[in-house]
Amino acid sequence: MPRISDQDMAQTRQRIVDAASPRFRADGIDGIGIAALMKSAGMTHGGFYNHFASKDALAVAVCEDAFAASLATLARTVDETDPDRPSLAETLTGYLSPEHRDRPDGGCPSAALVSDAGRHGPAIQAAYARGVRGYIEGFDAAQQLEASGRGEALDPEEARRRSIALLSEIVGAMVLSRAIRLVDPDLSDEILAVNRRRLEQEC
Amino acid sequence: MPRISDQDMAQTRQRIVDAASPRFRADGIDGIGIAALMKSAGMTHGGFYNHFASKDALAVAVCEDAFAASLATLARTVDETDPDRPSLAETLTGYLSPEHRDRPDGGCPSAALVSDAGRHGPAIQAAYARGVRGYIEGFDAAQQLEASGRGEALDPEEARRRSIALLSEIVGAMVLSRAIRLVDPDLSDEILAVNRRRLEQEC
DNA sequence: TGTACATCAGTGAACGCGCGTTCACTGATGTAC
DNA sequence: TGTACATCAGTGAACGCGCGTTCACTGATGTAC
Repeated sequence: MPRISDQDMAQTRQRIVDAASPRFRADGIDGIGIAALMKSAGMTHGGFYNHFASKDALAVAVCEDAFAASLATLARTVDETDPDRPSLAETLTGYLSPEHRDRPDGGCPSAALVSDAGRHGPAIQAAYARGVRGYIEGFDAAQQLEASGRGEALDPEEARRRSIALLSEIVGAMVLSRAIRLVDPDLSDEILAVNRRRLEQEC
Repeated sequence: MPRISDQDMAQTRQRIVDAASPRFRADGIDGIGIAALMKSAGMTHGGFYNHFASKDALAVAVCEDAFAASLATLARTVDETDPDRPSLAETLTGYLSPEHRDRPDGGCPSAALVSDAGRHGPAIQAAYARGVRGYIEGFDAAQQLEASGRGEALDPEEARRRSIALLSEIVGAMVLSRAIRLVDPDLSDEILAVNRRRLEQEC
């Protein structure tokens, strides 16, 4: 097990991140302990500190990793080489699906970690903020591409305002629908449906 | 201290709720323990169980209490006896103020407890869901009153859709702006400002 | 009115438990000769 | 090529701590006579 190459070290580190990422998103950063996390990564807890200085440092890595994956999906809307590239509206209505609501562990970290970011230290909050800025830039880029595809000019400030409003709306709809899904599934569905409808009409 | 009237019992219970309510909203239900809570209510921790069956039961009481206060403020928008009654737009832009963002302990439980509701038991989630339905009904009532004030008819289904979208937007904007306020205060302010502007144009 | 007693809200020690983190140890591997 | 040694990722017991909850106890108060 010891005296291992940099590559193997990086792989083990990634295994820990991969184990933590869904659990942090589903149950919160405080929702699972190091010991349980390391066990689900196939190790004992002591080795954790060979890879991370603290649980907070892991949370930062998870945040970055989860946002990177999420932003890669968003980047498909501006992939001009892809003839089947989804529209921004399609991406956002997919975001507001019951499937996404029911799987926070694999879903958008903006929604899953929004309260954790506010309640944890500045390192976690900074990683979260980078992700949020990435989302806004992604929405900006998608809007600009679609506007130019229609031969229209889009004011960058107006695009940015729309990006921020869109993000607020989808994150709010997602966290609200998740918050009540077990006790009021009808309203939970309705929150998603109303906001999907709104996006389809607006985008 | 003992052999106390029902009224005194109710007062003590309320003192516990009053101590817990801001702490739960600021730091989450798991963010403060029974001992610290009881100490800040001026008692020792053992007496807690004379008033609540469990910490979850307290969380339900806090949720109901905080939503009741919040909905009472919202009800001012439909108080026809008040000549200075605020418009729905005024109430919502007040909601999206930096002051409200910076004081989650005294603010809207929809935003402050949204992740806690999803991650705790059904009793808490049910109390939260009742609060959310209260908000939607309050927005409905305010929209109907303002429409009739303009001599317009408002389709109840359309009003409900707007209420749900408004709630999603203000909750999303608030939790996002809170999540990043310490590390990116400019973007945090901008998120609030963009959504305020949007509400002013729409309402 | 005065006295004996029952009540029970509040006290504070104690319960078992899981947390994040530390650390002496292990043993497979890379390196030096 | 073979051998001795250094390295260090991973192990697992242990650290102090705070958690939610329990419980024997206390003493001020209401009630019965």
